[in-house]
Amino acid sequence: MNIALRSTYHHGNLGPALIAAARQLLDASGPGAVSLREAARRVGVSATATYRHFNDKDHLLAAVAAEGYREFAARLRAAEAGEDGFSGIGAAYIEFALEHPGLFRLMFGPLLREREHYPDLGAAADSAFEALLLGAQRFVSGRHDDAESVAYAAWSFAHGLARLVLDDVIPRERAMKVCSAFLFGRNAT
Amino acid sequence: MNIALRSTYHHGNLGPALIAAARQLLDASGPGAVSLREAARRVGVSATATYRHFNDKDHLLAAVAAEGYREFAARLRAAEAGEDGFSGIGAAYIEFALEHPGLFRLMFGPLLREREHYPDLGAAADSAFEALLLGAQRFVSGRHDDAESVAYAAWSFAHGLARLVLDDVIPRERAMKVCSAFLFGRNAT
DNA sequence: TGTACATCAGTGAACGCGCGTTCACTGATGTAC
DNA sequence: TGTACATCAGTGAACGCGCGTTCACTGATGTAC
Repeated sequence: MNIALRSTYHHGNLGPALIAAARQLLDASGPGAVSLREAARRVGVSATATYRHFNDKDHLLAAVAAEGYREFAARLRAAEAGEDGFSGIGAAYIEFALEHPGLFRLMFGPLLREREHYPDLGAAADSAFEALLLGAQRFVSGRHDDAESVAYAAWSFAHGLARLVLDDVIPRERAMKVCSAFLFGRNAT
Repeated sequence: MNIALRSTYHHGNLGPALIAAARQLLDASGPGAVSLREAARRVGVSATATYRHFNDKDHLLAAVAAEGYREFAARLRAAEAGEDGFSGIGAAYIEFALEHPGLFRLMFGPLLREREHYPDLGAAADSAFEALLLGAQRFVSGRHDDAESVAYAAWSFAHGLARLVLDDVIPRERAMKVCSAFLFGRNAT
């Protein structure tokens, strides 16, 4: 949509619209495919309009990643509150990754590693990790000396399985079987 | 080194030299930082000379990744042959990833996903995965109905832990503790 | 209620950049006689 | 052993591309009086 197709000269909601466009790009083609110009194009706005809302490209990406972490944290917390407890967290972790492959890659990838430049992102990420560790601690409590190690091990398992599927190394169905067997102790049929 | 610094006009070993240069770039700055031009520059050769040895950039990357998988497979097989057996494989897996972060990312990352275009790469990758699965099957034999699921779960654990360290989510020392505890049943001090 | 004006949120042209790749070429090598 | 010549492995100039970002700008909005 260009200005002729837009009702007003002012977009009214450009910041969030750019974030949404970037997320589309991300999940369609991965972090490498996200560009300011393409995001602006999708929203129907000139590339330079983006600078009214984000200092530069990295700040847009950071906003996207922060939004991702907020949703991620909410999913993990909701899952732990459900009937499956810590196993639910594991399942939710993997589900989120498979639903949002590009976003997940951005969140955990090599971009935006200098978290001190993006306090909002740092806080959102911390909140998600906290949910995870808290869940693990509750799960583990009283059963093992090194609760934190158990937490990290479970995290590693979920993270690795998610990535191996995302990266087309393990087929999705196979991963689901592994997930059921190890998270919920169910034998595959 | 430019032609004045090279002893011969013909490099003599340009293919492997380009692969080595690409690996340097890879582990210094990640897959996104690898370019034909920069690799050629490092070797001291014009950018276009690369086309004598590789069809295009992707074929260079594929050659790098294939070399990586061959080394990876050898490491895994050697580790399993050692005294730690399957646990040794896990440790070797993680060690390899931490020693070659960029290479590991390339091997498992979203580039070069169309393996049918790079048969050499496909074969090397298959060989590595085979070593892993074989090791897991031997480890598991007679102890569990679904050996393959156990194999994938262990793989996921090692892969996830490696990536979380690579991506600066978990500190390296913390990961080593988790690794010891879960791979070798040692309690941390 | 109307108007002047500051501020806000866009515009399009232009910049420099590094990239992958093509092209026509040339210097070096090795082989046939 | 020497020479003609095909082939091989380089060269540098040039292309088009999309990118992030800057600049001076203009249209829309909202507020003070």
